[in-house]
Amino acid sequence: MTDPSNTTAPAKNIRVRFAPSPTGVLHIGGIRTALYNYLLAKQQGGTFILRIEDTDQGRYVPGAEAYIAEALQWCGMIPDEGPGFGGEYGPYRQSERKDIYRRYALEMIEKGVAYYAFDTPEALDAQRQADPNFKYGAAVRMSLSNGLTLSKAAVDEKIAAGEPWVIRLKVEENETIHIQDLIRGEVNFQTSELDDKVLLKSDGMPTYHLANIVDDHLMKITHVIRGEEWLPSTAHHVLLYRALNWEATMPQFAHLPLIMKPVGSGKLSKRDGAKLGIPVFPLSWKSDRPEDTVVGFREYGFLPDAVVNFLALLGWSPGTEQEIFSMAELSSAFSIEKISKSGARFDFDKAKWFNQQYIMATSDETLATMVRPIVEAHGHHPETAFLEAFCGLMKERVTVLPEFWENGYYFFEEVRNHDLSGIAKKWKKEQRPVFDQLLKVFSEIPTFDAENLKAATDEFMAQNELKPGDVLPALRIALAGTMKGPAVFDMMALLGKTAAVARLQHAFDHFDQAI
RNA sequence: GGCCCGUUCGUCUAGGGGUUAGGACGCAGGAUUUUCAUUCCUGUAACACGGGUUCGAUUCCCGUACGGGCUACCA
Repeated sequence: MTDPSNTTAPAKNIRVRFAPSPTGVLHIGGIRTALYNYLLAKQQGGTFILRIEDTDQGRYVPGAEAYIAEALQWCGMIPDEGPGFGGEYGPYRQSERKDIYRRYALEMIEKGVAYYAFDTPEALDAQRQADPNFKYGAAVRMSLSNGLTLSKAAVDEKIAAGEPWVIRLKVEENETIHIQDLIRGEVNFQTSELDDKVLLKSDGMPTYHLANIVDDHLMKITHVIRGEEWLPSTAHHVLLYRALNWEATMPQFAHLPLIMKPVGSGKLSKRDGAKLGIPVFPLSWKSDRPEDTVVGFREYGFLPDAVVNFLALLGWSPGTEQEIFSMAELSSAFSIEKISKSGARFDFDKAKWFNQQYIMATSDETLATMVRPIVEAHGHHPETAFLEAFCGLMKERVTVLPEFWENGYYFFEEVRNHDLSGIAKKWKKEQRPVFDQLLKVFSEIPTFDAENLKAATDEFMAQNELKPGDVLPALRIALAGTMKGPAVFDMMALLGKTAAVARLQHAFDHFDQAI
């Protein structure tokens, strides 16, 4: 299972990175990308690195980086290196590495594989307006304002005068770039189709393309596992490795299929969660702007292991029929080759099924610690033993954590309203004395547990020629208000003699009135 | 528009030149259960289309269609 030849680069120490941009909340697709990186690293005894790609100061969102770190930790993916996680290859925030990128950009100018360009964004926009197919490349660069058309002296003069400039990659014509993608096989691009990408922006920050290549090289990244949206720019990245003479140690690429919207077409986006009332983010995020406020899987009541399990199988399959995997099992079964090529639609029903499976498999003790905050939020402070027993009775009947309360609140407070439809036909005034007798039987039971309760009730029913259907539904509605729920005698035992008998009595009075 | 990627049940997927095309979710029915849920059983439903290659193609190749991504001084 852990055969390294499985996933290439056998002898090397695997180093992978998850490199999100702190522009806001990170949705579940990002978490899956992180997961696949993490699984490969753990399987191979490698290193999982978190790198923050904050080179766009305009889109920086305070708190986003903390969100990312918290989300990874919640999912059980602790970076081995990263901002706040230590490591020998820092800093791990690109905004703190500006000088490094500038150095390499300048080096490329020296080598003649990159050049200064002075065209303003406005001028370029105008070009695109005029020609939607405009591309800053070999065909037009000799007619624009840049280091290729200006003399060295003119370039120096403009720079000295404080005129804004960028550095662009000089893409040669008529070459074919071959990429060996671990998931897709060989993918080819013609350089004639490629534009002269900006490497260093006029604000001194690198673009993604430059920063990503420089950092991956310096951080000794062996595998780049990222979303398919990066596939088209990979040709530029290969060119950059070449331009810097790093091609020999270039990482291997694996471009992941995208996660698609639950309904409609296109890739999953931020807005899809709010639109359908389902979480598509790991954690909740509060923003001043309501449209940026989102609910997370955690707050919706999912267990992290269930989310991880669900995500792992959304685009990857072990090739066996196993569905439930712990993180350790995932990392031993994982292989890049088994990642599928096509996009996977986000299926919330499946996510809920996984969560239900995980809740049922979790011990009552653990469940109690997770359910306690929910119950306390409603003003109740049950004893641990009670809460654990409650979780035991309810865990096969919930799919997300808040349902423990929603479906079982009546264990903590009085029934809010009784669903009389189930017993309306059965409840007859003349039967009331019979139920009062049963109540008396209950209150005389020495050990008020489910077993004794059942035995006593069976005996009572036999003596009075009653069938379970004559008695149990009324008890159930009286105790819980609903026909749904745990076994009647389990409910009574958990409630305890005093509470159970009192509740039955009051409910019977209510039945007499209401029916 | 151009470039790139993809296409097996409604969804997630296994498989792979000769299979009754397997599993899971969902849905439907049944068994168990005083109820609900769980559990178990059964059913439902798929190889996008057209050409090749081949004795044989869902599987390989080429087209077409459809879907997706990219096409910024965003990542």
